[in-house]
Amino acid sequence: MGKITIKDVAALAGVSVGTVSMTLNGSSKVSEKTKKNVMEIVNKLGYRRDPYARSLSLSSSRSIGLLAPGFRNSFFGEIAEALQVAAEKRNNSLMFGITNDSTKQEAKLVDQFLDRGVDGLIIIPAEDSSPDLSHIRNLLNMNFPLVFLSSYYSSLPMQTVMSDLASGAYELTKSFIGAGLKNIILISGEPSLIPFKERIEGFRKAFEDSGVEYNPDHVIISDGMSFEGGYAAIEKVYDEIKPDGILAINDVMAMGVISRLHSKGIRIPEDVSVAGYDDIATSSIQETPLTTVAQPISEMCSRAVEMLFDLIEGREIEKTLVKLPVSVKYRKSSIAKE
Amino acid sequence: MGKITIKDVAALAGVSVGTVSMTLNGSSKVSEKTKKNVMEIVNKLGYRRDPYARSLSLSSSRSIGLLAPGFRNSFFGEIAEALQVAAEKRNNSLMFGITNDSTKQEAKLVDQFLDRGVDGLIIIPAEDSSPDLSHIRNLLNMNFPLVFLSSYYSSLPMQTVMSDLASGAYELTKSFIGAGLKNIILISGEPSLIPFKERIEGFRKAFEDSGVEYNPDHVIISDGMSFEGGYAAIEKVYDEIKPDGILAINDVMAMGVISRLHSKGIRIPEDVSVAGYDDIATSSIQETPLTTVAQPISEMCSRAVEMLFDLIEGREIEKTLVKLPVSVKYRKSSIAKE
DNA sequence: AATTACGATTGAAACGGTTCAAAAGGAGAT
DNA sequence: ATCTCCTTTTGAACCGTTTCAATCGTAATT
Repeated sequence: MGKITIKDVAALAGVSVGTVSMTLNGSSKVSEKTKKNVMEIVNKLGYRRDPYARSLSLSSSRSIGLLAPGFRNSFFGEIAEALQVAAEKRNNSLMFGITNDSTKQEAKLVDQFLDRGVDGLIIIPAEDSSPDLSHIRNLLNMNFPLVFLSSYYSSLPMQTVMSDLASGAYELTKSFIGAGLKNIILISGEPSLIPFKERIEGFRKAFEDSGVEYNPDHVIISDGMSFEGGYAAIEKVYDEIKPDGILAINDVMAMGVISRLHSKGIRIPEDVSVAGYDDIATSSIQETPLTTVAQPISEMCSRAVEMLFDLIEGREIEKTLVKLPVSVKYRKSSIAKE
Repeated sequence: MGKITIKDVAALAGVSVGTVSMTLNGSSKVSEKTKKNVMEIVNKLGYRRDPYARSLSLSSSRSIGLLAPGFRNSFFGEIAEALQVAAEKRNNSLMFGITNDSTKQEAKLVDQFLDRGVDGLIIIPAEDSSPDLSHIRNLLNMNFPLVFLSSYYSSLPMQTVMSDLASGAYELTKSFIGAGLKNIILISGEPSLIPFKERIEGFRKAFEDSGVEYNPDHVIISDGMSFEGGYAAIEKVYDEIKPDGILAINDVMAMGVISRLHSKGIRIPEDVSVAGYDDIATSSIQETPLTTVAQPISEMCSRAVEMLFDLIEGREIEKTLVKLPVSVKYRKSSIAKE
């Protein structure tokens, strides 16, 4: 037995395919009686409209794509969840791809997603120190609906929803200074990339505003933004600098820092205050709960989806860069409070 | 300027649309010269085939759906990554939906995904204590390609790839007993659900095989499988039972346990040995690295995708239940070793 | 009874590809 | 020059919807 099509339904219901289609789309021009009749047949046959034929007619797949560095860091997992919720409100589905922080892989996925017919794309930029962005330029040229989330590529026009990374770093640093810490370091990544640049800037400004001398050597550039990166950074600089305050660029990295300090027998926060960034789910539930900066994930995601649909549906967007406020969470890993 | 279609390409190249189509599909019946000519025009125009039209013709979207409880627990994030890799090898994309451990939500997403035309579905069953599974029955009736991952619904025929949960719990428990621990508890969920049932069974059997009396009251049924669940379970039973060994059903929960013990001033592992399950990324990098059971995520995922494509492409599948071996990771949160 | 008005229904074009039987073209043999 | 045989190419049918101008039916109006 072949596939059940709208024709079968129409034949059995004794109406035209147009009528069936309109019924299914809830058009008001079909009489109630006919609707009821048609729906009965639809249910009896277990008919479902063919999504491909539909998409072809409507030229929309009602699905959008998400490109993220990966989901091992649950920060991105939380973003994925929030995006899915926002997409579902608009009856859209989400496809996802993992870039592993490589713009090359990102380009490949963009291509794949275009071939799948997604209506728009949300991209969390890869933290790639030598990015090749031709694929993004392409998308912009063809005016493809695209919004960056959480960061953007500094060399390209942005349609971005992110949080105010600098201000989080600023407030955190100020509280560390205010708590009397004298030797604070920031473990960061390649300063040409926005997320690092912003945080470094917040860090610097906190010193400036506090009237304390800023030592650029206290910004440690680590290459991996992972646990291992944090671990290795401590390995490299601890004995030399003997910091009493350590700000890691994200929570996973901070966990690496804590783990290494712990194994060196250094007490947290008595000897060293540590803070992370992102407030991932596990940060608050660690043995030593982590002082960190919470990003407003769910609002970021709903704004991003909103902006994306503005683009998809051809509306003007008012602001191309939306920066939402963050909030610092003071926990036991630091003596700083506010 | 309208959309560029295959007709435009054909016209400019001076050939028929059939030829262009065959060229793009790499058919061997088109002469090299023509191919070259056509490709030139394609590139010049920046033509891309319309995915909707293609899907309609081919009746395949080259995309599959993943239904998972959520991505806050990075165990599922790691699964998503691994699945994406496996899907990409077959040039497929992945859509995802989040069930929040509710079969009702799962049903809704199944419906949505069918409407999107996914070719098949990978479902990580929701840990829902009163599941409504009619949507799954539907899928099975219509013979829709479907495989369960990580667990299955006990009341339904399974096409499942999972790990041998019981054996992990068994080995872990045995090592706890072997280390001389006398008062071991297991914090689990609703025993009617497969993942809990299996682990409880492994737990029980370890006592049996060790000739130590098994106390069913030492299986604590917690309602949330989250951090809070672990935290609350300790709150509830610690003072009464005073366990010296605690097995949590997953790592996140174990972190909740550790956090609560820590705040009570109880030392790990000196006073209490703790173990989790899953070996999520953060488990090894905690302040006190967690003894846990690693599931072979990447193999599970590639097997699941393999099985799914067997179903999609109409091949017979040999085994409906694949159980892969796990490996216990002994770390500092327990005195147990092997 | 004829006309009008309007809501309900029809039917065919359009969406943009793929596929394949049939036609065309070209080379080699007679 | 004609015939065969093979390789290329063509063109139309098809995939299953949506949409909308045109038509139909019915009831109200004159």
